[in-house]
Amino acid sequence: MTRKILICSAWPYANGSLHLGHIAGLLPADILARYFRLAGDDVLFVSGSDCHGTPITVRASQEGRLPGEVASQFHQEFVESFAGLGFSYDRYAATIDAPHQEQVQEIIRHLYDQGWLYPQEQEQTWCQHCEKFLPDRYVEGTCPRCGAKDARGDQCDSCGSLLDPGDLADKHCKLCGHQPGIKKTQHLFFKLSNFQEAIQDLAGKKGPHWRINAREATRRYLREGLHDRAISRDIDWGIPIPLPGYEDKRVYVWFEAVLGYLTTSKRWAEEKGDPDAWRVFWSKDAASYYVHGKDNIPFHTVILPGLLLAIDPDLNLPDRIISSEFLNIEGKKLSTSKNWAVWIPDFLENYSPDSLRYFLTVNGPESRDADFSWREFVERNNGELAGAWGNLVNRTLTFVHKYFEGLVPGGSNEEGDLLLGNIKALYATVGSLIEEGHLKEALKLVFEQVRACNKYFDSQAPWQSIKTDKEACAGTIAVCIQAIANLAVLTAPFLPFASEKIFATLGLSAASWQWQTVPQGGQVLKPEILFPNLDKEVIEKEIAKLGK
RNA sequence: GGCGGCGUAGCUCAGUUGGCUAGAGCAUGCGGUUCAUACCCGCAGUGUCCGGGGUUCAAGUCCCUGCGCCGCCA
Repeated sequence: MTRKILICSAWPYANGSLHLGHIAGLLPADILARYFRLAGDDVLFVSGSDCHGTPITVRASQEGRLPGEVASQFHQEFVESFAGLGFSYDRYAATIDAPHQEQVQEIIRHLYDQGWLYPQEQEQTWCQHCEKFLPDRYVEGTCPRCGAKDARGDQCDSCGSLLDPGDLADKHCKLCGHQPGIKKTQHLFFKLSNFQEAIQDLAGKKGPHWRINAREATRRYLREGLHDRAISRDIDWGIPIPLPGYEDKRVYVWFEAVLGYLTTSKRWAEEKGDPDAWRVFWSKDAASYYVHGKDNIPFHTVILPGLLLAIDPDLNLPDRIISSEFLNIEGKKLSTSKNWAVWIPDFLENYSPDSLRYFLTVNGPESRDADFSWREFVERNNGELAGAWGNLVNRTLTFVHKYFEGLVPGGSNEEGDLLLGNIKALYATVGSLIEEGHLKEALKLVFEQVRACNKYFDSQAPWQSIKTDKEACAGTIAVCIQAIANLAVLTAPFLPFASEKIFATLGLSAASWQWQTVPQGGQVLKPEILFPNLDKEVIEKEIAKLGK
């Protein structure tokens, strides 16, 4: 039976380039998508760029540009970065796209008509001089805790206290310097509290299939009780609220960004000329995966389910939550403002995407914070990718060309059958590990067999048997070729570029997640280097770039 | 201040529901091999599983506590 798999990965915020931390949290989505497609299932894999909100307007005003220019620029860059990394989205959209905006407005009207949205008055900081409401971070003043003069309305950078704009003494507007006042404003609230029980039910039923951090965090939010949340903001960069009286307000990003999964699924369906095609992926017969970092957990386990329940109770709620921990760089917390980060456009100029995908899987923040160090990266690339896997392919295929005229020999032997049997068994075990989100263990099991195959090659010593017993030698090499073909399938979700090259070299056309046989007598191409060794110099060079 | 997480070999990390002499990769040492990107293979280790107390026939695994990191919330 063909399963319907919906894969939703978090929408990166378009106010700066992608870095390793983003990818560590998003990569599992692409591995899942590629795996399910190989397994023959129907996959819909969607994501996009989150383009609205205050941080983008801040950056835009600093650079003297329009928010839309900043967002579009980074969106374009994201598209290129993801392509470079081999992400196989079925549709990658942006929240500034008209179809998304229109659908969000439609949803707001629908929720309003259903009574899930209601107006409520609030007091908010207002700058008379600029004639606008000020976002928390646009209010500056003296910190009540430590006395620092340049504390922001959301947080004091000197002492780290989280603040409310009302806490600050000597308040002034960040834009014009004048003292702001208070003004009443009306906002639209979503009745999230109404879904407390339904979400508890969800957490009880599906929670066991969520990663532990998502399970625990959700339990905590539920225990504290769900509160209604404002969906509108007094800013001018965002989706207009399509209701009278809210002309100056925009949709709060938390609301519209998570709805992007739904809007983009519908848009994907329309674009392929089958407007209802999205429905099977959102039905309760489908399986859904939500992939993101731990900072995004409540949006996916509480808020999104609440919205979906309000929009249409027939929509499927998150089955699997693949929420990563954080990635540190050289042992220190990632910081974009201090430039303590490895940026994807830079990375892709110098290194291969498979190397990164390998590292971020095998040493990724799957169950706890993990560390990226250049030394570790270079050593794993050289030792495990180039040394073990790349070299296995290279030594085998070179051998075929040297002694068998590039034609796949036949035969086998007892040890060889044992090895191939072990690899064959991986399709089931690795497959279910991937489906459960245990990507690290899945890839490690495959690499165990890569090592086993190298060991087999050594113990059989075909370079000797070629002189003494050509038939035995043929059997050894035949086994290695079959092993390589299947290891290439098993690593394909993780290392798509390398696997693609191997398939081409072996003349395999459409590989799938099942035992592959390379026909005896078939012509194989000369191997090319799959994973170049990295010079140790890059360690020092790259570390020197950090924090500058 | 409230809540939660983490602390396992030199390094990076695994250790499901407590159960055989605590594991992997890398790095280190010794040995082998030469088909291969000086690559691969074998052998050898090493650990007060953060400290202390407790529950148990049995604890890295559960409970309490101290220390050290780190998040979330106020």
